Amino acid sequence: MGRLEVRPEEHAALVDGRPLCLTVRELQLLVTLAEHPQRIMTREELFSEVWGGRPRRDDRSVDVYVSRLRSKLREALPGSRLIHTHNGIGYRFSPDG
Amino acid sequence: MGRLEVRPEEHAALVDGRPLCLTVRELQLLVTLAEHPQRIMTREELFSEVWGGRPRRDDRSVDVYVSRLRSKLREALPGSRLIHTHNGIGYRFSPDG
DNA sequence: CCACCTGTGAAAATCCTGTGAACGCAGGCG
DNA sequence: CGCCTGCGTTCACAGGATTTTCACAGGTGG
Repeated sequence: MGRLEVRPEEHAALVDGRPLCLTVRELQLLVTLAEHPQRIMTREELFSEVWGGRPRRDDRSVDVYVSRLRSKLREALPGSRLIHTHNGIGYRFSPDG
Repeated sequence: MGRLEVRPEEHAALVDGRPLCLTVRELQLLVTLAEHPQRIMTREELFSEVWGGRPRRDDRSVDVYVSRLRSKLREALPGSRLIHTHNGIGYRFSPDG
């Protein structure tokens, strides 16, 4: 998948072979997104996969973690735009930046 | 449906497999139109499906969103004419441009 | 030509998202 | 235990995006 490799079984995400320093939640979120490339995933879906259960109203956990993930991906892959926002719906992972 | 694929359950409309960037309203309107191909739908019907309830007199929401939808479809599928105007009545979606 | 309708840009109102920060918790360690 | 560190959760708020509304040019049909 381009320069990014996600290996759930190894609890790792690699960029050009170098492991990213992601926390458990960040990795879970990345794995969940990357398992459904080009698919628009709602916050509810993402929350349910990563946190389990349903988010409470006004829960911003998904947003906050997307933000942190983007920040770390930006650092490792400057100029890439892997996670797209779909306003009012959720997020979409696009392997090609 | 030609090069356009509408997937309401996935909150997505694809052209040649690539997701269009539609807002929620735009997508709802496209879905509603595309669910009744070749059928002339009145503004009232469209409004009721997308916005719910009845439009107030002189409400132009449907027109405005048809315009935006056409614009985005034109950009993704130059030369296509998927949404036809029926004067004094409403709009009709025609899968073959 | 007239009355009415539609297309579209733009302003105003509303809603949503990105992000920094605060807080609590749990584990490691002296 | 007391302190420190890293992580997860929640909150606040500025800025961005969407929705609604309005205005007006241009089209349509009689």
